[in-house]
Amino acid sequence: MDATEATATATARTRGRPRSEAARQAILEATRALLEVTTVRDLTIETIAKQAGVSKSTIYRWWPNKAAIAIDAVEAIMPRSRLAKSKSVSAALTEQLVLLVEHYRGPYGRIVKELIAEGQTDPEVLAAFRDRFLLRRRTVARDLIEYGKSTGEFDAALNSDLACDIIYGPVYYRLLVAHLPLDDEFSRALPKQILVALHHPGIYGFSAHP
Amino acid sequence: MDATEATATATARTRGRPRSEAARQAILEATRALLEVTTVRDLTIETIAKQAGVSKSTIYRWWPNKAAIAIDAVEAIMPRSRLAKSKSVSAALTEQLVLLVEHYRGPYGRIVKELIAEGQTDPEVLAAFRDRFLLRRRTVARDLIEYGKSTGEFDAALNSDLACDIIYGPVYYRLLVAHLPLDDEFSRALPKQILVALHHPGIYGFSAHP
Amino acid sequence: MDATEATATATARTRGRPRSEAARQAILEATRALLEVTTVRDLTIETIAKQAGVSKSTIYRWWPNKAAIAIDAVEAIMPRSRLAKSKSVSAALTEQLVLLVEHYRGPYGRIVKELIAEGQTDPEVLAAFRDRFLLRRRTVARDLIEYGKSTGEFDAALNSDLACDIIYGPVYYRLLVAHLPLDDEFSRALPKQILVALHHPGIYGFSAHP
Amino acid sequence: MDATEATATATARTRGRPRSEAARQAILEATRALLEVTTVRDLTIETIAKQAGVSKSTIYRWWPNKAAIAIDAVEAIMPRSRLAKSKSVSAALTEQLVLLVEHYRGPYGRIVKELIAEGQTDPEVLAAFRDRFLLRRRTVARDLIEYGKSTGEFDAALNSDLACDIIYGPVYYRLLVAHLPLDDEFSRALPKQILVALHHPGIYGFSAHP
DNA sequence: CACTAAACGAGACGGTACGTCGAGTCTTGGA
DNA sequence: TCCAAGACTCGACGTACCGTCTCGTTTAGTG
Repeated sequence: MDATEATATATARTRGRPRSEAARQAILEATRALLEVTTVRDLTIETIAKQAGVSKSTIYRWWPNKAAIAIDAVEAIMPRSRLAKSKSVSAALTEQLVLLVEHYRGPYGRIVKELIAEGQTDPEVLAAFRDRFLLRRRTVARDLIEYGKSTGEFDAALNSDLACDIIYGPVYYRLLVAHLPLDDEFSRALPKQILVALHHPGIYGFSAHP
Repeated sequence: MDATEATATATARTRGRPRSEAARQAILEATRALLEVTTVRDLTIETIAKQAGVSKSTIYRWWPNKAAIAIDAVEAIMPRSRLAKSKSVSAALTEQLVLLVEHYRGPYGRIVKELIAEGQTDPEVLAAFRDRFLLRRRTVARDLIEYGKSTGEFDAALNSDLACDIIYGPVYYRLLVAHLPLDDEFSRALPKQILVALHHPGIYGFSAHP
Repeated sequence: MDATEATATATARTRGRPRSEAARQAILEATRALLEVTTVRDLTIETIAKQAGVSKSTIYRWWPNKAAIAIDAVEAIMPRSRLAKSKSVSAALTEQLVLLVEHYRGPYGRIVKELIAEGQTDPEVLAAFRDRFLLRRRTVARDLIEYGKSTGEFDAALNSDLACDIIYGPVYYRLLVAHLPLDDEFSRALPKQILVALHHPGIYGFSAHP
Repeated sequence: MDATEATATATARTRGRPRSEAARQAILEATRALLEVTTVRDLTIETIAKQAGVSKSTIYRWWPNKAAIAIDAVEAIMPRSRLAKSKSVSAALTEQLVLLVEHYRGPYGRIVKELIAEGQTDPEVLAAFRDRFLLRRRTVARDLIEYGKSTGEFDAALNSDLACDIIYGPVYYRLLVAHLPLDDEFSRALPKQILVALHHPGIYGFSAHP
């Protein structure tokens, strides 16, 4: 949990030499630059240190691993999902999905999937990335869905967590498995098909174990 | 492409000492054993060689990287998805989904996600894993859906690729992001909610760029 | 020269906070304690600071290196050679030699040889150690020899520096090279054999280059 | 014991790739070159590797520490003490002593004392250095002394180990403590004074504890 | 009593080398 | 031709101290 928050913790540390903000920035900047030409996997603490003109120990003092640095580095520049001001919740979700796919098609998508990959080895990394990236956007969607339920646009019994999985799942599935492209056709067809499910209660209950 | 097929290619090699089947089996067996106690990431060619009583060069002669070995090793023991004999396509899909989730909850799930993670770095690994694991099951589902379309159970205009993404996407999403568990509640609620979408045409078209 | 004397210089510093005697003692005490369980080589400024509850900079303010601290720390507890009150100079020297060997057999011997070793790298360390430890004892011996020359016990032409080397040399040789132990047999046989040489003039002059 | 002999052990190793003699020579050569400009203490495995164009692991595979490399490196080029063909044993010893002092005045002396210093920390290093350098020369002297005893030139009851310590001790004492120089005056006066002691039995027995 | 100046603790900083590990390659001898 | 054994280069790992630095906090004597 504190893995990558050390940075954020504005521990009113009054004793000792204060942390060098310049070094911190240099590290994040170097990491950003390196991530444009390498994968998170090939990223190296040694290289970051060299590129940032910083000693390795300074890096190790503040970050537990390279993924944590990458998360911090990328966070600032990651485009946030804004709450869409659309006529309906359905329209807002659609809009968001289109933007997300567009976004993931590019370099951010590469980093996102590399960080998820990195997280498969280290639960803390996955948790940090999830909480600081994925859940932010997901919360926006959840709130939208809850609102939709309250206005009657969606079925009142809808499980909004499940709904989020149905909305985002296919996107991450394609992002990570890459069996098919994250193209415009996908981002347009997907919400159309999905939203049907959100409007109706889940009636087709064919239990596997009847 | 040739990443993991070297093994399979029964190139009618006639000259020289024939490949040692014993060595091949020992390598796969050792890998299987090691995968029970380590992640794919922490798996090491050196360790496999030692455990299998085989030289490193023998491994490098036949496999391009550890993921390829892991895929070969795991393939044999991965439970195959059988075509469910249910009354309806919906029921069959539901049954499959329940089994998949159950399956991914255990040790296989761990290996699957680790291999997908490994694939983010190496496209060949991802392709090999996808083609030899994921697509097999997906093809079963696609065929089911196509059959459902022909019988009128599903909308005839349904894009079956998209349908597969909607079915499997949420599962892999939870598997990899781990924001919520792959529990029974999920595996039961998911198909109920999703199947609605597959029965109807994607009517709710709120284009983001009208 | 000033290497380890900074401590002593009671520079009539009048302004500012006076040097903390408590810190100084704590450092020396910690060093003494650490030297019982580690070698001078493995001694660390960082460890001393921690053990003494003192900041590194306080140490660096007053000592140039760890050997200097070790010298200061050990000086107080090193047994001094007392001028023996024997019937003859020969007996006095013998007595001194026996005590020295006895002394060097124990933990002090270890520290002495480690400090000499440390001095091979840093001339200032060697000089400081030599002047504050070795030369003290040597001076006692030299004075004895000079006295012996004046009473006729030793040959008047004897070079007393050379004589000291002949007396002490074998002891340090065994201490440092450790080819043979510093045992009682040695400390008893050595003066017997050596004193012969000091009584006679160096007559056997077989020049290597005649 | 095997610390530095790994090199020598012509283990009739028949399996696997044979050790690279080229690498071995490059390492020793690089070490020799570096020792001309740095101390043994400042010598670095990393630097040796770089200079020799060899990987660190190759060095670590064959030597346990830098002192062991230095010993191997220096051994070949260290001038051996030849058995002097003089009229008498006394003359031969004198000649040897003069040469030794001359020898230790230069760069070899520096390395010798640095290796002895290094040995104070690591008993294996000291043992290796002692056995392969110091004892060789000492053995020559011991044999000479024994011969002198047999011809009646020296006292028959003379302990030749003790005699060696008396001969060499003062030299190493000056070498290591550096209170006085290893000059010609020293090397000429020393044997003259010492040989007196070797001709007579150790008669002046002033026991410290009568 | 306030002022000043040095010493103090804490601890961050850029460095350097450590010894280890694994990757992937190469070189033998034997099957 | 394959295989085992194992030596090779390469490069990054994470750690440990180095000696320096920048703080905020004592702790005297001086004005």
